[in-house]
Amino acid sequence: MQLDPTDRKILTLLQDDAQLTIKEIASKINLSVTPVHERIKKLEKEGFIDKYVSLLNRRKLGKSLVVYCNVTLDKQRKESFEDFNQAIVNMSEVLECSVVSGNFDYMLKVIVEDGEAYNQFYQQKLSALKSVLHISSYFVISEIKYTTGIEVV
Amino acid sequence: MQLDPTDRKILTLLQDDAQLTIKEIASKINLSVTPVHERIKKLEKEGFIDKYVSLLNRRKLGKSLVVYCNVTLDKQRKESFEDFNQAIVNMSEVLECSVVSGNFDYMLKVIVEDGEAYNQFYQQKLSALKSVLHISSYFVISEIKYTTGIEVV
DNA sequence: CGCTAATCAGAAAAAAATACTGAATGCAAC
DNA sequence: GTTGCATTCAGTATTTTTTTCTGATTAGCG
Repeated sequence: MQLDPTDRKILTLLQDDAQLTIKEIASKINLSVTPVHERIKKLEKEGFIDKYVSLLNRRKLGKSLVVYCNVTLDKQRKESFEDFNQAIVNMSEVLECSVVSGNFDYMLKVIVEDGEAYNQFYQQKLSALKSVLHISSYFVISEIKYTTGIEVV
Repeated sequence: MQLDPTDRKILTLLQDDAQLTIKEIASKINLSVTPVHERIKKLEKEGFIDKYVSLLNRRKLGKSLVVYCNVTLDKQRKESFEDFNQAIVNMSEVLECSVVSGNFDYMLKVIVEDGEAYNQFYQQKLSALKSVLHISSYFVISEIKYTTGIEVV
C-alpha cells in the first residue's frame, strides 16, 4: 500500500497526539470526517499504526534513573543468546534491548528508581545471568531529547 | 498526590492501550464509569500521564535501521554543549539523546532508512557539527525488546 | 453522634465514532 | 466519445462514548 500526502498528515498528527478527534484532524487537513475515519482504519489495518499508548511520567512514578548498558555474552555457551533474550523480555526495568554490531553484543536501556536500585538490578538480575560475560553502564545525567515520533516522509 | 491501587491499575492499562474506553477500563477493574473518568482526568492534570501517542511502524515507513551513537564533544569550546543540544533537537533522525557519564558525553538513538542514509546523516549532519570530536556507531541487528511501558508500582 | 470529605453508582446530556447514502472525479476499455 | 468501474469525498443518521450532574454510601474525626 502506498501512502499519499493526506495519509502522511494524519499519521504525523496522530503520532504526536492520539487524542485528537476525527473532527479535529479533519479540520486541520481540510477534509470531512468520513475520509479521515476511513483512512485511519485503513492505516491501522495495514499496520502503519502499531498501537496507541499513553506515555507516563517516569519521574512521577519514581523511576528517576535511566541507564544504558552494553552487554557482552559468553560465546562459548551455545544457548547464551536465547537464554539472555528470554530473561530480558521478562525484566520490567529493561525498556529497550537490541543486538548490535561492534565490540559488544547488546545495547540496553534500563530505568530504575535510583543508583541503589540500579545496583540491585545489576548485581542480582543482569550480571546474575549465566550467559553474561561483561557489562558497561552509562548513567543518564540529562535527557536532551526523547520522542516516539518518526519522520513520515 | 499519592496513587492508590486503582490509579495504578488504570495507568497500567492505559500505557498499554490508550484506546480502551472508560467503560472497558471500568469493567476490568470492577468500577462504574464515573470514578474511572474522574481518576483519569486527575492523573492527566497531576502529570502522571504525559501524553497520548500512536506508535507508528518504522519499517512500514521505510526507517529500517536503528543506530546507537556515542558522541564525545570538544570540551575546549565553551558553547559546545549548547550548540550540540540545539542541533540535535532539530534532527528528525534522532529519537533519543542523553548526556551520560563515562568515557564519552552523549548517547543517541538514531533511525534512518538504511546504511546509505546513515552514512549521509553521519557525514553531513552529525560529524559536521563543530562541537563534535568523536563518534562511535552501533548498528542494531535485531530488536529484542521495545516498550514505552514502565512498571507502575 | 454529627459533621465533613472522599468515593462511588446511576442517569442525563453532550460529543464523538461509526455506518450509510449518494455525488463527483478519474481512468481504462471499447 | 461514452460506458462502466473504482476511488474519494460530503452530508446525514445511528450508535457509542465521554462528560456532567445528582445523590447515596462510607470513613475519618472532633
